[in-house]
Amino acid sequence: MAKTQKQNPLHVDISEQIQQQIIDGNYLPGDKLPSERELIEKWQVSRITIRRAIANLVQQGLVSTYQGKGAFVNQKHKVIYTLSSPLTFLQDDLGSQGIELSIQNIVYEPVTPPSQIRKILQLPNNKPIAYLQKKLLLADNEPGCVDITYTLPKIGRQLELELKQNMTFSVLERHGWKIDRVNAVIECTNANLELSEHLDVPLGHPLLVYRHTAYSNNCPIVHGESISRGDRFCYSVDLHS
Amino acid sequence: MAKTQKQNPLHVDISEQIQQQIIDGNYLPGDKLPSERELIEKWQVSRITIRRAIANLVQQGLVSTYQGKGAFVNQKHKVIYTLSSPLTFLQDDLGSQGIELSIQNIVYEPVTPPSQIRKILQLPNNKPIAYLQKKLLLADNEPGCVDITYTLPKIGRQLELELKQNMTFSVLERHGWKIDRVNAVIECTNANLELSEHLDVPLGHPLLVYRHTAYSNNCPIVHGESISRGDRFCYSVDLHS
DNA sequence: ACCTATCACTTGTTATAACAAGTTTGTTTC
DNA sequence: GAAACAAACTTGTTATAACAAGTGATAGGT
Repeated sequence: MAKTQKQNPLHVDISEQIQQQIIDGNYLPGDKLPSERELIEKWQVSRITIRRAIANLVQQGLVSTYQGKGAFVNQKHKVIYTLSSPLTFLQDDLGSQGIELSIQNIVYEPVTPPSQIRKILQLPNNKPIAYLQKKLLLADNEPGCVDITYTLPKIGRQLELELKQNMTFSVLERHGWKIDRVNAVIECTNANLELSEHLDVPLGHPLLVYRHTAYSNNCPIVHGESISRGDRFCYSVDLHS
Repeated sequence: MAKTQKQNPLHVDISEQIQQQIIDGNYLPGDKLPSERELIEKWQVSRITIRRAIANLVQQGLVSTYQGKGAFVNQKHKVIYTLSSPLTFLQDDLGSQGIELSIQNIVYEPVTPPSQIRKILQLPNNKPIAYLQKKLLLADNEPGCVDITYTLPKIGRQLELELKQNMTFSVLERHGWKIDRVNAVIECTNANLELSEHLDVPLGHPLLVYRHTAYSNNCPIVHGESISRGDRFCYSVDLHS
């Protein structure tokens, strides 16, 4: 039999079987899986094996566990960030999907940025200052994205109050900083301890990183990273010839 | 002390400390971490705790473990996919980064696609056939991406031999199918068992999904997903106003 | 010189056990 | 009835133990 020749570990067999039950609709999004005790009874294995099986499902993003409550099947649909040109603004973009965006400032201060950032922003070597902002973006009051930006000092000094409460690009455009080009990279990471606490996800949770540099009059004015929960967000892009 | 008030589990303290040592350069990419036995000795904890600590690092993508050998610090640099318009072709794109691309066909057959795909490709309801192709893309002979595409039957029938050995878009353009628009979504998933075997990664490993629909003369001709290892690939995009 | 068997080392899997910590529910008390 | 407490659940953390399985080096035989 081709199925069993592979000799999977027990915990993989079990998680695969539970996954199949989820796919079959035996457990719907939001449903609670049987407790560890019940699964131990059903499969006649030790707790460590059942826990590993459930950990497999958690790692695949299919279920989440909550201490004292149980393991629950996750919802699937994601929020879409649209990458268009001209730039749409996140508020409007999410608003059209019926999602309310709020912003919580974490850090706003002038710093001497790491050399990498200094080079990107073309900061002078004798006085390499930029404004570092970390903010938490909440979609429908749930933490979804940590935004870390380095802004040129003249801008950061002037627009502090507004930047603390609004999305960076919309503030800039409102004050006459026309952004004519954004260069971005989208990649995948995993939550370290700090991010896992901000975004309320387990350590190692997959995250989407949107690392961008914005140019005004061909000069870089902002560089930043938007780090979103990979299970709740995605990016949409349209390419024309 | 704000540092210890949080009361992290032991395994988190240990993985954080090891991570710091990696950041500090005590362990360089490619280096082997001390064995479990040595770490147990050093930290005076049980094996289960050390294993959990290392699992944390694996989940964060910092190290990889190999049975019989040990745990090794990962390299970091990623291969960049450029999303530009007009479309560049993956071979050229990767070639300019000094990476050799090869293709391994897994599946090529006509199928009745799921309703979702039928709708996207605007297939007729009475005879909803499309060609399903699954291929494995190897970058420098290492599996990096699984490409799953559904192609209109007239194209799939005609270009089978070429599509089995080349990237979809370059074959299409070579045969006069001018692609004037690609609509795409980039998101994050985690490897299920099938993908983990194709891509040679552990179950739950973070993956980048590029789900796209290509249009020629305003008609959809191809829909597909490119599922890449999140630790080795990223997407680059340029937005102009 | 080459092949092979063995051994010592590595990580992987699984069992049993105990306690910690968060949640729910029921019961008691006011 | 409402608040307070306790019991019974849940998952989380950690220890000890044993064996499986993959790797590499060494010793021995051909």
